[in-house]
Amino acid sequence: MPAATKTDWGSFALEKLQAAGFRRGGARTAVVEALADQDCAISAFELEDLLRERGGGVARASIYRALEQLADLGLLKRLEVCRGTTSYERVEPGGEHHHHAICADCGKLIPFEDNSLERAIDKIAGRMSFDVAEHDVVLRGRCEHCTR
Amino acid sequence: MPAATKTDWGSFALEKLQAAGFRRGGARTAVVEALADQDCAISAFELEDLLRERGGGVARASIYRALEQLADLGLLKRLEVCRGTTSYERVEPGGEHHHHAICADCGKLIPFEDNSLERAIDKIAGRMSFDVAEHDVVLRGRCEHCTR
DNA sequence: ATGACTGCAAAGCCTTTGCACGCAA
DNA sequence: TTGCGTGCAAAGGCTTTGCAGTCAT
Repeated sequence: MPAATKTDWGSFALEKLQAAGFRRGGARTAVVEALADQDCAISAFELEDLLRERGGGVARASIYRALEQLADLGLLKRLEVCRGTTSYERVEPGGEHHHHAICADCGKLIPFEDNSLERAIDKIAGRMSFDVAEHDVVLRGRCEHCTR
Repeated sequence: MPAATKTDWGSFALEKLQAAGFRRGGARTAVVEALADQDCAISAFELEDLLRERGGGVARASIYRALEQLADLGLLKRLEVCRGTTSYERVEPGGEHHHHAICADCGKLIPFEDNSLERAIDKIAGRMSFDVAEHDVVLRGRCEHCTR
């Protein structure tokens, strides 16, 4: 039931923001609500567009500030999709997560998950003298559509 | 014998550049030679510094141009280490490659390789309707030194 | 009332582009 | 000689910062 997960993230994020001492400003709340609706990573630019379409436009600076705060609290994860632009994706409270295949032609993001991949990474993390907090896996190539 | 591999990459790159119709300019050659000496990924900024120290300073634009050409020919791989800066790493002709753990505190890059990780990724690639050309795995956290 | 939040504009940072000169072929 | 390669400076694109007005608490 993905809808429930999304709602969960939104309220979870707002609670965590409040617990961290943030007030409930309109711009940040709008950013949280927009992010709660996304299925995959979104860039600051796309988010700005989305918020403008929704009516309550939010200043670019406020968007970046909110994204940074959310990322710092561990509520968002950064992901470089196109060269030079960062996209942001929800971090689910439960820890479930996916990785991405990115089409070099059209930029499409295709999410995937795989248990044996996670196990392999956990094993590596376990034997390294490095405190692994998170991991990214990105596949690059061409999507089904662009291959033809 | 890492030294041999490095030398190999340098001549391999120069040959491939020539085969692609590029002339043998001084700036690009200096970039290739500097990259041949690196043990891990390096940013354009670090490369500029390195080349300046070596005496034959190379213009920033020429560095970026060379890096782009090398990456387009598949001789370099791009890697985002710090937020907002791209680093470049040799792609070995033999296909052997490693991944990276990146310390969030000091930025240190720790390379690692793992067969079961590669196998897991190959299996995923095999069953996706996506033409996977390459993959990145990045572990983020704190290095041994910064944990203490 | 106080200080956080926001919007706007300006500044920053990395990277790319335009252009004229120099060098490889 | 031709036109690719290079350096310099300017422009670009994304992101961050400064500041003054506004709003949550």
